[in-house]
Amino acid sequence: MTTPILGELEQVVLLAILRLEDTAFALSVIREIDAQAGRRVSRGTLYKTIERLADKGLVEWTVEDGPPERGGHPRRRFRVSAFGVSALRASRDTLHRLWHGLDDVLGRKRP
Amino acid sequence: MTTPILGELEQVVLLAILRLEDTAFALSVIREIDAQAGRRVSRGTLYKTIERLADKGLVEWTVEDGPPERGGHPRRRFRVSAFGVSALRASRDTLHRLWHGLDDVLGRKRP
DNA sequence: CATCGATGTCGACAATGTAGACGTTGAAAC
DNA sequence: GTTTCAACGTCTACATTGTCGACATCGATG
Repeated sequence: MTTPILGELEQVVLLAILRLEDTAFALSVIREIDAQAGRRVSRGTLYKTIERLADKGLVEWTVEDGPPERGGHPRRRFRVSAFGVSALRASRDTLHRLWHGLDDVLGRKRP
Repeated sequence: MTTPILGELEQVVLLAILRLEDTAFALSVIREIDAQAGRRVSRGTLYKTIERLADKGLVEWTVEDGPPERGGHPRRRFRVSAFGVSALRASRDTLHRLWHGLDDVLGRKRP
């Protein structure tokens, strides 16, 4: 099966989860997106996006108890599936191909 | 005004137009997208996307006569506006920030 | 003249992006 | 001990993007 095309926010969310490794909880993802992309997304937006990513098999999650200082109430820990990683790779490769040769116009990013 | 977030196809279309420089006519753009991204978009899709990009001031076009062997009937030549270039840059910079440090997972692209 | 390829326009529908209201729970502040 | 607060999560509703495919034109070509 071919990897699906990632919507622009889908891609951002997947990357944020990946970056957080084992600390990818909802609010941390939101903060990571804000930190790295300067973009504020509401919880509703995040959960909807993750729900859709999960439907496509790109992310998975486990419910686990939170830290004791928070009464240990459960929360979801997200992770990107292997399929999700493939999709990210495909998306990145495509962009690299499209960007290639446009340094003069866009300005070189990694000199 | 801050640059708008580009939809994923919007970004691809802008990049394709940029790549074609002075030969960015509708069908060439479609072929360029197919060639670089392995993606087939219909004319309807392309025109709709370009229409939206134009509404946001990211692309512009001029109508000009086609080559004589085609009876010189007119067609549109597209180009990305300066604002469009800024938006592409912003989008690319954001992705670079998000990708940064994930080489182990995604696989290095430019060794 | 029947077809063909390059052009464009339109209408309709699917998928994605986006909030904000509602509801819970335990901890911290009075 | 009750108001307040931050960290969860769910749901509904709507805005924006993505995606055809049908319709229509105009020369060129068979």
